[in-house]
Amino acid sequence: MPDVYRALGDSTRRGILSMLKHGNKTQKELVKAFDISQPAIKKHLNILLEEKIISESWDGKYRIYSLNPEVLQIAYNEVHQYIGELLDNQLVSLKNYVEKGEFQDELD
Amino acid sequence: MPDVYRALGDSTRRGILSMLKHGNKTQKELVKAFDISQPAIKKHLNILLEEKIISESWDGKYRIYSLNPEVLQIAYNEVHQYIGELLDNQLVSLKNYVEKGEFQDELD
DNA sequence: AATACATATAACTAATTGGTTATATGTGAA
DNA sequence: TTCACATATAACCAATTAGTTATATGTATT
Repeated sequence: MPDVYRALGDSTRRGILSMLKHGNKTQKELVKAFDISQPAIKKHLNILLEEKIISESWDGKYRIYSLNPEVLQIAYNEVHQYIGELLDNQLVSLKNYVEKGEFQDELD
Repeated sequence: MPDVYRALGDSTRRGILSMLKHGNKTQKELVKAFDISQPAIKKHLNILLEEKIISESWDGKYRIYSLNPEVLQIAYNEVHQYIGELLDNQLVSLKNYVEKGEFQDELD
């Protein structure tokens, strides 16, 4: 189960994903686009690979990276549903609170 | 700018939020619900507070925690839009790839 | 005033993260 | 085959995280 929060929890990684959405990129292109070293970029790529958000392949001496849309879709659904549920019910209980002034009281 | 990825990036914190969606809770109730120590729970609560996802107040000797639906809504919009954009364009470029076999080639 | 108990905080540990520099490896071109 | 260069990996550092135990603080109750 890929951890989307881990994958998206860093702005460099989000930047990488935003670049990849415009088409596959070589590692060299990604390194050039950010102000950090090649090994640092590779570590971010490794995290995205671990979480299965991207794939890598070879093209001669170039490493090619691409998004995995299916996994992204699953991640999207997961986050969407989790936060969505939190929000819906919270609006209901906010409404209850305002209307009835009640809150949970199961102390001891 | 609250970091929603940090806030939601831990399953205990997501569990806490899920409890709070059913109504405000005391710290004691939250501690009882998880299998970790009171200080550990308090640390999670502090992170959620730092990211403004929840609020705390006093009720006698009890600490009361509640969701901040407005901040959650902003978080939701942010994540929703970011991943949504990634997905849309990726579907387009996937389509291009399948149809034309092309991928980015701006080496050197 | 003394006790009980909810909460806060301090000090510690182990693992992870985000970065670095230095160096090794592998492929393509001269 | 040698050189250039894209990538991989190792060793290191500082900060953060997720937990622990021990202890202090503050409020309520007796």
